[in-house]
Amino acid sequence: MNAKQERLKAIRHIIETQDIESQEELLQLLNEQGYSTTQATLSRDIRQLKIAKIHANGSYVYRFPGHAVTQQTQTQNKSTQPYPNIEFSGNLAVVKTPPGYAMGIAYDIDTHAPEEIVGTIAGDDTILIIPREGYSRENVAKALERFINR
Amino acid sequence: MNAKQERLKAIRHIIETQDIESQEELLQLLNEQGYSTTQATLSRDIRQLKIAKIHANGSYVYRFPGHAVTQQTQTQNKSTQPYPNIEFSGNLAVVKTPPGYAMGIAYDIDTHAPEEIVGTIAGDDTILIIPREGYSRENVAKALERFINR
DNA sequence: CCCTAAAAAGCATATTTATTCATTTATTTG
DNA sequence: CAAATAAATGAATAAATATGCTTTTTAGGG
Repeated sequence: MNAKQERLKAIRHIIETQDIESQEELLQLLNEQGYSTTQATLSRDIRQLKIAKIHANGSYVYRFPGHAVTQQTQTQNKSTQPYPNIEFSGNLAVVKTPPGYAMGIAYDIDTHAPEEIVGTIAGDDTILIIPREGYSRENVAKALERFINR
Repeated sequence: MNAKQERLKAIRHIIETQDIESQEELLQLLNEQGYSTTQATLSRDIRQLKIAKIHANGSYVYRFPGHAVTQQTQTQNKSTQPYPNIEFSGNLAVVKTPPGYAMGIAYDIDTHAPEEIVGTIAGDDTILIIPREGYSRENVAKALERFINR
């Protein structure tokens, strides 16, 4: 196994086992393990390994992005959000309204009961929408459109 | 909605819909949309939103890390329920309060609108919290901490 | 309203990371 | 094996990002 491969392996191992905050820090650890290299090379290695510097409670940590990130990259255009008042989370949708309006609008939605909606729960300025199974976010957003644009 | 929240929303949208390679690039897009700010502020926004710069076929792209990354981070220090008033179920969180307090506390959460929360709905002694996608339970619990410890 | 404390933002700059260019080392091929 | 070519690396530096400090803005309480 050549030098580079060994180093990459060492890097992978370090990244997986501890919290590295900078390339300098990684460099030092590698030096202690007998790998002699420079920050420039680490920058290239990290790019090659597709290691990302992510944010964790205030500070920074190098991590291998999990599947999800890659997936997200592929699906990126699906999450476009054309209805600014509606936001989805899991199987639910949340509609924000001006204060005091939520109950009224939710009542409208309930009484007109679009096929896409199982039910709603309203607070003061927030409506929780429970979509019917089998409808996409897009479907639900479309169904809600006429109630929330006014 | 205040300026910062609007900007964060715009950033979120941009990050989700296109490939941003640097904060300068993002800055320019925001300027074109009428947001006037600086790179320094973007750096802080990006940290707050926990957006990561990841590697994609040779170049760099800003992305929301998916669940996997965050989960990995948080699994390490998964201790016995540190927030006794919050309980999670699926993608939802439920906060129990003393009787009559739920609306008030929910109002506080809504008005301070932590990035991690899409919205809340309160009864008398129970608040339903709808977390924003991409945030771990730990993230959400941390964000709620200051509202429920009192 | 006005005052105060906290949050947000800007500017300047430190820090970190990526890249260019020159050089060395490894690999292939005739 | 020697020459040719590609891959890897380092040093220096450019580019990108984060942060300390200060000012401005905002929100909340009287």
